[in-house]
Amino acid sequence: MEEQTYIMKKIPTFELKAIFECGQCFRWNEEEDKSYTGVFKNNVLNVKIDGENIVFKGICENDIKETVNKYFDLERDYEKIKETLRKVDEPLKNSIEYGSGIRLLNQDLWETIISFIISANNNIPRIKGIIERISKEYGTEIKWNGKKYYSFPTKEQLAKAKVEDLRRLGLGFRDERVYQTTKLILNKEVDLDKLSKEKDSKVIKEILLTLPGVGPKVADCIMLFSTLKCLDVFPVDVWVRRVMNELYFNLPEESKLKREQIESLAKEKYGNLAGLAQQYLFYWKREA
DNA sequence: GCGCAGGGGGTCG
DNA sequence: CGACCCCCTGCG
Repeated sequence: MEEQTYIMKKIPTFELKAIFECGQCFRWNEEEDKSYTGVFKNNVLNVKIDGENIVFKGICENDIKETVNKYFDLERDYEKIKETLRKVDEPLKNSIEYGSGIRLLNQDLWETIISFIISANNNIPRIKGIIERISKEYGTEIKWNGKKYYSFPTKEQLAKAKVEDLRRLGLGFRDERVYQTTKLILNKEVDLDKLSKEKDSKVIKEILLTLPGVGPKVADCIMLFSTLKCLDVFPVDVWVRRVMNELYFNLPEESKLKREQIESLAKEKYGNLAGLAQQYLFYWKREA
């Protein structure tokens, strides 16, 4: 396929590090020139800040401008969202200042489900390694710039993997979970097309929770980071628990508030933008 | 340098 | 509430 390029003017709500290292994605890597290269669906893209421009370049199966607009959530008004959230309170305002270039990606639902099942009780370098190995083994090769990249396997492709194959690729105890979830989705016992049309995030979450390896935290991540884009969920992990306890209760590292309590506090404070608030807080706590 | 504990974006039984 | 796989990190 031919290489395509798309150039747009720089905007304050688009910052490479903030987007790719706020914890929503695992397949974007920094290059020596500070640009990032990543694979999503059957696309390989490099994104570079060049003076006053943002330059997208790479292999795209469809029109690159449309692809970029959708994937980088460019139709959503992040300035407006930040304006609303800044008014909530001072701590959140500060974290927004820090992560003002964050955007939430519209990632493929299937890929996001499997990726976040793999993320459970795991660390980021290892998660990335596992996903790369799965893609190389079962995905489709894409060549660009003399390099080989691999798309994340489709459900049909990944269904070829046996439990022991997954174990060999380093998934550990998550092998069985990925295997079973793949089968359920392939048989349409959980129909992702139907799920994508569902509006009520409570219903969506209930359905996601029926998948092996998907608990409350993973479900929230899937809903927030995929094309489902439920901005009202509030994934609570160790970092978010820490930051919430510190900010609002001034409690020591060891969290006193339970997951459910934090979740309801967040929804009370941040309302239907809780998911964005989570990202600003998470990124601030981890990076600062 | 190498070897060894400690812990990690939770989920499940 | 404890176990779970395995790699990465940090310390001795």
